[in-house]
Amino acid sequence: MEKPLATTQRLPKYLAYLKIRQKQGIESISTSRIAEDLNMAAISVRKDLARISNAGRPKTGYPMDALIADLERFLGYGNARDAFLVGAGRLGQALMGYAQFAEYGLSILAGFDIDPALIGSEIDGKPILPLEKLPGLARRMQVKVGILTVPEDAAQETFALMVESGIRAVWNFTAIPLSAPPGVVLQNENLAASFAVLSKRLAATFDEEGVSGEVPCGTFAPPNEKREGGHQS
Amino acid sequence: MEKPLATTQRLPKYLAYLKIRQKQGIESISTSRIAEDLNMAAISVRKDLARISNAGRPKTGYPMDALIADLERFLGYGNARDAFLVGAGRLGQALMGYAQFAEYGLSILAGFDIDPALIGSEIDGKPILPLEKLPGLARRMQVKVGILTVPEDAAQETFALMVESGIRAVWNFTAIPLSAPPGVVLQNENLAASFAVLSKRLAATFDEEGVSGEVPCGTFAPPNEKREGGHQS
DNA sequence: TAGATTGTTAATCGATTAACAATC
DNA sequence: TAGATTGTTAATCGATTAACAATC
Repeated sequence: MEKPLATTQRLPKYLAYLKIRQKQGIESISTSRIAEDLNMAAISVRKDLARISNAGRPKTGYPMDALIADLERFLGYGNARDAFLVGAGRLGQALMGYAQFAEYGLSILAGFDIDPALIGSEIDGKPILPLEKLPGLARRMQVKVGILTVPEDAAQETFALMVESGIRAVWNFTAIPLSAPPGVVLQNENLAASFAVLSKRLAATFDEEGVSGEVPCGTFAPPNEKREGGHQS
Repeated sequence: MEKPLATTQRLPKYLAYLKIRQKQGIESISTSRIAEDLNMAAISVRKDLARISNAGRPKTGYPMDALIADLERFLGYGNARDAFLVGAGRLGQALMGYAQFAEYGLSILAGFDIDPALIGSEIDGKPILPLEKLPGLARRMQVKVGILTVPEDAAQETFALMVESGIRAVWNFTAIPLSAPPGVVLQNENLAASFAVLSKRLAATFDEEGVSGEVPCGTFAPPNEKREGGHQS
């Protein structure tokens, strides 16, 4: 009786879109309009929203404010989530300064690092602290969300430290596939892997168009035509 | 007859994992081992790999090198993809300096921006150039992949410029839901939205544990219990 | 009332899992 | 040969789409 995961992934999209519309002063909106603008199937939007809100009214659609409120409540915003970031390198600093997060109820309170050159500095008013202060502060401030942006070789042990410190949800930006102990929510955000998907999609587009011209034939990889027919007994 | 999208999203994970194993000197590996380490269903890994490689051998599993080669070929690596990045702010700079990409065959050749303070500087040896040079360079160098990391209000027009410049695949890091014209591959990477999913999963964990103690009750949002039972005629 | 739009139940579709035969 | 592991076909499961009744 758990809700479909796929839906949960679409909801933030609706929310981002609705906030833009709200700024434009629009006060109510129909699922068909959302679907059109977001380039999605109307029935899909209708079902998703029916699931998390009952503010919809025939003929007029959803009141903007109520829909946004329901969406945020369902997604667990409102009680803004405080997070600690570990690994204040370039990516870490970029995330600490990412204004967008505030709109979604995420607030990075501080960054942690072991580099003395970074410790003591601030990003957007948020301090970078020595890593050894993480356990104490996380417990004292009841911070449950952690963002992991350390170098690969430190990923595993840093993750362990975060879990020991009472952090219950980790957003992992390293390429290391960590596995979460029971009770800990882990989300891997492998940017390089995401790019791979894009790359694959672009290649597929060329294939469809028959622009296959020069095949991406590697150096040695054999033709490798799977089940190329032949005859079988 | 298109392959399942879900599979494509798992493949980069295997690749990342296998490369780590390869560095450790492991020369062959079984699907059950991969599944165990990655905490996935064994049958699922078996089917995914069967789809893209025929190097598997009963009893011994897959030779490491062949499997990695097949994986990379399928994902369209090898012919490394050159990309331009537009919007060299904090996030843009972090991506330009993200070493991980190289391992996956992505190379960001240059960044573009309109800020005179940024133009002329370098990140990891990659120049930041004035935006007006994008169209000419993209065409001349045949760059087909673009990364969009501009502020929200510039997203739409910058996207249009990239498409006009001949870019065929755009990795969109802005929260603006762009829609792609035919022939252009668009991948939205809304970091704030990704966080939302994590946040939701953490909340769900608390629910399961019955630690609901203090409900995440916002300021005003009404109870809004959908189909709370009642009786129906 | 008439019409548009929601909410829900049923049908389709696709992906995951299971079972098993093939084979090194 | 015996045993482990692959590759493939069939069964299950879940999500998406379609159809339609409810209702403002």
